[in-house]
Amino acid sequence: MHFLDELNERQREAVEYIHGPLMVVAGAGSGKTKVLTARIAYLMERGVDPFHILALTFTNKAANEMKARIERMLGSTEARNLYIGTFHSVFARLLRADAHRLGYPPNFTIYDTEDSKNVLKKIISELQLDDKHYRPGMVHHRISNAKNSLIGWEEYQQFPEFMQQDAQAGRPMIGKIFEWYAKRCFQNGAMDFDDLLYQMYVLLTRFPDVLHKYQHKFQYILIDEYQDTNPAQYAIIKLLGAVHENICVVGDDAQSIYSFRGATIQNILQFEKDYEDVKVVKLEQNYRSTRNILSVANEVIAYNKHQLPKVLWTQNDEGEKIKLISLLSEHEEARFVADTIAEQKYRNHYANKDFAVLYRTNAQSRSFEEHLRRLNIPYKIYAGISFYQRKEIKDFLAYLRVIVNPKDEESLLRIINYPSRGIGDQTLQKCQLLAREQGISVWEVFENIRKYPLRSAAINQIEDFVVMIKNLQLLLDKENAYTVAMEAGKASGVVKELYNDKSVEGIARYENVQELLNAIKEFTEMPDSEGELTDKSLGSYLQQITLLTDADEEKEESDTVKLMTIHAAKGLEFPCVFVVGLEEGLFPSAMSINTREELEEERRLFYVAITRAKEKLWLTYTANRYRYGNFVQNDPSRFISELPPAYIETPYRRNDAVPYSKHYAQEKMPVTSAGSFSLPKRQPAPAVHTPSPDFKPDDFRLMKPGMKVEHQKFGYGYILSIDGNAANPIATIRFELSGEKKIMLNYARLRIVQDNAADSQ
DNA sequence: TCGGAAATGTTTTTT
DNA sequence: ACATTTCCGA
Repeated sequence: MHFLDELNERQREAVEYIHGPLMVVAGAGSGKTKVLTARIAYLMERGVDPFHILALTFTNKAANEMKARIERMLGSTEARNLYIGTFHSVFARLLRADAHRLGYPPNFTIYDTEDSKNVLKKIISELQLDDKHYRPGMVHHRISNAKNSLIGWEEYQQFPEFMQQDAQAGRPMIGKIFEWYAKRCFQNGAMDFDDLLYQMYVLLTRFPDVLHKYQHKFQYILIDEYQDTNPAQYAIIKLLGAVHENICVVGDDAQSIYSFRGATIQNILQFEKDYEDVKVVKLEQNYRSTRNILSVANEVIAYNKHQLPKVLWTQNDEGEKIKLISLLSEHEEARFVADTIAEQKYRNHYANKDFAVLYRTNAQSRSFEEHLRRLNIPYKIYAGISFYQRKEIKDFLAYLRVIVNPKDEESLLRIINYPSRGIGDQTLQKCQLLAREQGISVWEVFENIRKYPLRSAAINQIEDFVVMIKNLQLLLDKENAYTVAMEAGKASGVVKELYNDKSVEGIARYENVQELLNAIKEFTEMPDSEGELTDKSLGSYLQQITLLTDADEEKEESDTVKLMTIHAAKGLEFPCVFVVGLEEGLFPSAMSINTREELEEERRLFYVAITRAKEKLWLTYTANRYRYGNFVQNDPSRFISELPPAYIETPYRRNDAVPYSKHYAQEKMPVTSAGSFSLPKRQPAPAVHTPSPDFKPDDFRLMKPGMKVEHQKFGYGYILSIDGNAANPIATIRFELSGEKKIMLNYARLRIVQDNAADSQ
């Protein structure tokens, strides 16, 4: 069957309209990827050379999947020649070709967020500013936002609005830090994530011939997830597409969830006004979810004010109602989720991989891990930390970065004393000072280290180091990335150092580095694309991997329950979904309830979470939760009151529903809230003891054996003894109502009733 | 210079 | 609760 025959009318319209600007408003589950791939395949079938097609996606994973799908559709390897990837990776590749025109080396290093923050931290201290007041993360965010709006440091200092804002916030030096940061990165031959966009824009605007080259190369431009693009990306697309105007953007304003990264929903809301004769196609038929799930999603998102008008509908079954579950603690929540998964697997023959647990913050994963492990349910966490961000990997990569670009001071200082060579902080401080005084790089100081008055032991070590790096650099031209990397591992002593560490973590680190080496080997053995030889050099490799994220590394899909943030779940779908932690302050996040815009984005996030579910959806929230290591009480999320009652049920937990947890038997109290749906109230504590009206917990450090205390649940009791260490004292308390209990004092909330402690004075 | 212990901050989301 | 940073003594 031809791929066009698999499309509905709207989808087909979006595929076949290939000339002029097109906006496809693709609701959740409306077959967006299908349309994008079919469109590209269609273009190629009509004779458009893949070398002339540029497709920009949000993740590398999406790009690779699309490429593979197109190959299958066309039954050819032509798709290999498409320019397809994330904004960042495509622009990195383009910048590499012309970096010299901006004064950067072709092998420029790409700094990830951690690298950037380290550079900023150093600059803040060099400027003798207080890093508590100028927090590197905060400064980075501000600089990042500026660059994503195409504001360089000069403009930043010129525009009074920025400087005034900073001055009002009591941070007048951010402009200065920005300047130093930009200059330092340039000296280091490094671009950060934002530079890949910003410098691309500079390149295109400053060099008309470069602009001309790409305007004619990219005759057809497609952009996925357009709702999450930022002003810099917008401006670049506008430039690149100016000649042919064959721009197709695909997105869903209801799923715009990346404004914290500088994305602006305005790009998609305004697209119709940006070009003349914009064709708009709306994909409103949902193929993913049950009617109940979709109804809830539609009603929730209707609370947002600014939207492109559309209504999702489906021919799917009504499905089950959405379950809303109230629980006492995050512990209970995790147990409920694990138990329910076990039950659903048993009753309805679901596989592990049919389930996803979605949460607002990565920190929430822990309790689910514990309970899934307890029931022997295999799971996989998709956490923020990517393989390439692990310390041992970054250390090793720093060697490779220095070989390729010795000006990269960040990487150089990272490895100069790893493995330990007796080159300490004092020496390195002096070297940096020397470099700054003479306006040269630290590497150049190292190259002539004998000229400077330093400890002779350190001088010898640095000299050896320089010789080693230079020898490795000689390999660059003759050998591929893998060979260079292997030699670097040997010569530096890093591999030996890791091999000698026989601790559990040490072995894991060694294995990780071996895995890295394998990945590099794989890279060098990848087939070339037809028209051009792919660059197999180490420099080319390094520029790719910094842009890889966790989601991109997924090998074949394993049969595991998936745990991830809602952001990470964007674009995915699962038969059964748990959206957990629906509590005020957590979801919506306390950070995002100050403006309507922020709150609407949180609501879109909720919408994204709901629409991941195909068949069954559970929403959970708890009354108590750990935060910062102490219990806090939470109100149910305001989003819960926005749920349409007709599609929701709030079941009791029945005894026969969860025979899988060995802990269940101990549980006597019903853990879910009762009966018909209404705005959920906080769980009443089990009615063992009614706390006194003026109950207020006292500082646990005041507690001594012999005192009479009150506990909110257990009632009155006497402290018999206190053991454990000072940081985590454990008291044995005899309660009048519930007998002896061991209580961890720094978590428990206890009120001192009577201070007749035996040994107090 | 280096290692371990104490103190401190951190949690919103990520290319 | 955790990780990271800072402090301190050898």
